[in-house]
This record gives sequence, C-alpha cells and structure tokens, in this order.
Amino acid sequence: MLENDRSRSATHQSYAVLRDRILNGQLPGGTKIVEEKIASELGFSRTPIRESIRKLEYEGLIINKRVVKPTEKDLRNNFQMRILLEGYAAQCAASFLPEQDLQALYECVEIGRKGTNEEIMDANERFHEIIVRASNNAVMIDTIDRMQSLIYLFRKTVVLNQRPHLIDEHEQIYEAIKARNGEKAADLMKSHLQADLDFCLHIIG
Amino acid sequence: MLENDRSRSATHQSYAVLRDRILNGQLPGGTKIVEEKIASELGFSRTPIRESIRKLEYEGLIINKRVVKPTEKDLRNNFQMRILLEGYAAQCAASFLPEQDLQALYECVEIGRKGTNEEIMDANERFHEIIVRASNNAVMIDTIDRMQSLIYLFRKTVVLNQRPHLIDEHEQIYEAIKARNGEKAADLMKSHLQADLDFCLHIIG
DNA sequence: TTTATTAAAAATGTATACAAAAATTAAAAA
DNA sequence: TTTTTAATTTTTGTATACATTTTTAATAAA
Repeated sequence: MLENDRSRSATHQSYAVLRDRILNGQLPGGTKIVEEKIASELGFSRTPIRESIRKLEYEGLIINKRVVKPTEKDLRNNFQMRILLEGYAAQCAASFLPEQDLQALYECVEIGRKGTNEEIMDANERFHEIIVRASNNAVMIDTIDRMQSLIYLFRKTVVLNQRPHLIDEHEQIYEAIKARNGEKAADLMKSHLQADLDFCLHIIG
Repeated sequence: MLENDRSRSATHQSYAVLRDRILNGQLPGGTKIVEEKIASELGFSRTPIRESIRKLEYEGLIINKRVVKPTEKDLRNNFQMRILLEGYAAQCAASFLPEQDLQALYECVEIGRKGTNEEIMDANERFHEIIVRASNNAVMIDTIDRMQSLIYLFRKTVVLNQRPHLIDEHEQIYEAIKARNGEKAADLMKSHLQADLDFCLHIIG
C-alpha cells in the first residue's frame, strides 16, 4: 500500500527521508547536518527542512547539528527506561489485553519463527508495541515512541545477529499474559529486555 | 540575578513568555494559539513564533493549536510515569547520591517547613530534581523534564493547598536515602507520589 | 428550521531575502 | 613553527511575501 508522498507536506516528506537515511546508515553518526545542503538536495526550501531537523532533535537522532553517535551509556539508559516502562506495560497487558490483541501477539511469535529477517524485525517491533499500548497511558506510549528511533538502531543489531531464545522469550511473555499473570509477565519482560541489552553490549563491545 | 533577555534569540524569548503565560494561567486551557496574533503581540515575526510553538507542542502544553486542558486521565498518566521513574531514581539515590547532594536534599526539607509558599514550591521541585538526577540517566532526566510543565500545573495545586504530611514524607525519603536503604527509598517515593496524585484528584474532583 | 453548497476570510505552509552569528581561512606577530 | 588577529566564508536566525489549506460565514436548497 504505497502512500503518495507528494500529497504530504514538505516538512513531513523531508522528515521521513532524513529519519530513514539516519536509521539505515546512509547518514552515519557524526555527519554534519547543514540546512541549505539538505534543502537543495531534497528540492525544498530551508523552512520545512529546519522544522524536520528540530523534530529529529527532539527524537534524539540529531544533536548539535550532527547525526547522533549513540554510546554504550545511551544504550544502557534507553534499556533501563524500557525495563521500567515495558515491565509495567506487560503487567497491564496481563490484566486488560483484549482477546483480539492477544491473537495479534501470538501471530508476532509465529512470524518470529518462520518469517524473513525483515518480517521478523517488524513482528518484533509490533510485539512490543501491542504490549506498550496495553498500558493505556498516552504519556508512556509517546515516550517509548520517541525512544523508538534510537532503539531501532540497536534492535537491528539484535535481530540481524539472531539472538538465541529471543522468540522463546516472546512466547513465554505471551503465555504469561494469556494466563493473566501480571507479575510473571512483568518479570519476564524485564529479563527479556535485560537479555537484549546484554546481547547488544556483547555485540558492540 | 536577572538575565538580559534581549541577548537571547527571538525564539527563546517567545518560548519563555508563552510557556510562562500558559503555566500561570494567563493563557488558560483551550485558548486558541494563532501564530500571527502572538507574533504581532510580542513584536517578532511568525518564524521564531512557529518554532517556539512547536517546542511547546513537544512539551505537551499546546495540542492542536490550543493550550492544553489536562484531564484527570492526563494527571493519572503523568503520575504513573513518575511513580515508575522516580521510584527507580530514589533507589539509585540511595546507592549513589554524594554527601553534598544529600545535604541539599535536607535543605529542601527545611525550607519546606519554614519557607514562604513560593520558596516551598521551589524546594519541592528541587527535592525531586536532585533525586531524578541521581538516576544518572539522561533519557530519564529528559523525559521527566519534558513532563515537568504539565506536572507544574498540578503541583501548584498541591502546594498551594498545603497537603498534609507532604514535607514529612520528603523527610522520610531523605532519611531512607541517607541510610542507603534503596528499597525503602523507592517504596516511600512511590507512595509519596501516589498520595500527591490522590490529593490532586480529591482537589479537582 | 436544517442541511448543502459555495464564497470569503483567516490561518498555516513554504520560499526567498537579508541580517547576525559561527566557523574557517589567511596573514601577521610571537 | 606556533599562536593571534583579522578577513572571509559559511551557516543559522529572522522577516516578509506568497501559496495552499482550513475555517468561517453566507446563501440556497431540502
């Protein structure tokens, strides 16, 4: 389902392009971002470019007019946040997640077992998203959403390197939620994320 | 110590003025924000005004070109986040807070007992800020910082209405941190915030 | 009345020009 | 050489004009 980007605003288009280039490595960490350069390259004026750069700054992808180069500490900080927030969200999910979402959660597990790399990454993201939404807390959803870009840079590593047990852990979490065991779901989510963190640290270390 | 605002950028000045007007009620919830109107009123062009409005949108003070009118649910959501994050931060503080900050924490308690309303509000904010910083997690500090404006709108209520035990609770938290008892500090912080929430709900209900 | 339709206006989005500030380079002094 | 200073260039900040979209108001049809 291709969206016609010409119908979106220049700000939105340039934001999407820049974000994409940062996330896929075309604009590697440390790259200097110059408004005029980007503007003429994308065929817009500086005005919408400025605005999309600000957006990326709020998202943490650009700092001081340079593409962010996340450190090991950034990695730890992001995961510590996720452990707190998604642990709570998993607990909520156990209490409140509707049958339909439970189904969707299980489908993510299945895709995790037999999908392509691309599909697995999407399913992984969706799995966490469904649970986060179960928190029913817009501030939380927003916060994690904003952290998503940074997280993505790392999660790519995890999935591309096929961390062992990743999908098994998802399935266990799914089972705990299905059994409506909030405490167990939260604990499993926390150790799942801790394992993700450890694996990332191991890979990049 | 007055800062010369003429030396700051138009964007920064207009941001500061708008934020202030929203927080002190001059621009009440629901007010329509029109770029041109604000621009001519403050004597700037639309360009810097646009940028400061975006900033306030990211902070959650403006939604859909209107000043936010926080609901009871917003209140609950914000406090739920704080309970998770500041609970963790209190635990960190018990482990890592340097002697000097401990001192500063105690001063906040003292001011809470014998300061003016204005001073008490500042001290209250500082008390929480010191603890949040002890998390040593930039993502967390940033997140809470962004939530600060919304929180402020409510915290004003709490302090102006003189919630009973507020300072006693602060002192207990301080004692637990001083005793380096992380688990107790976290628990006390959580119930402190829960009490704040309950009081706010009681006032506005 | 109520609901559609259309005209007017108001407000936002974008481009462009110029001013101010920051970064870079070149020249002079140590 | 190295360091300072000044000149130059680059980049960002701001104002303004115009285009596009959204909102509002007015009119006509149901």
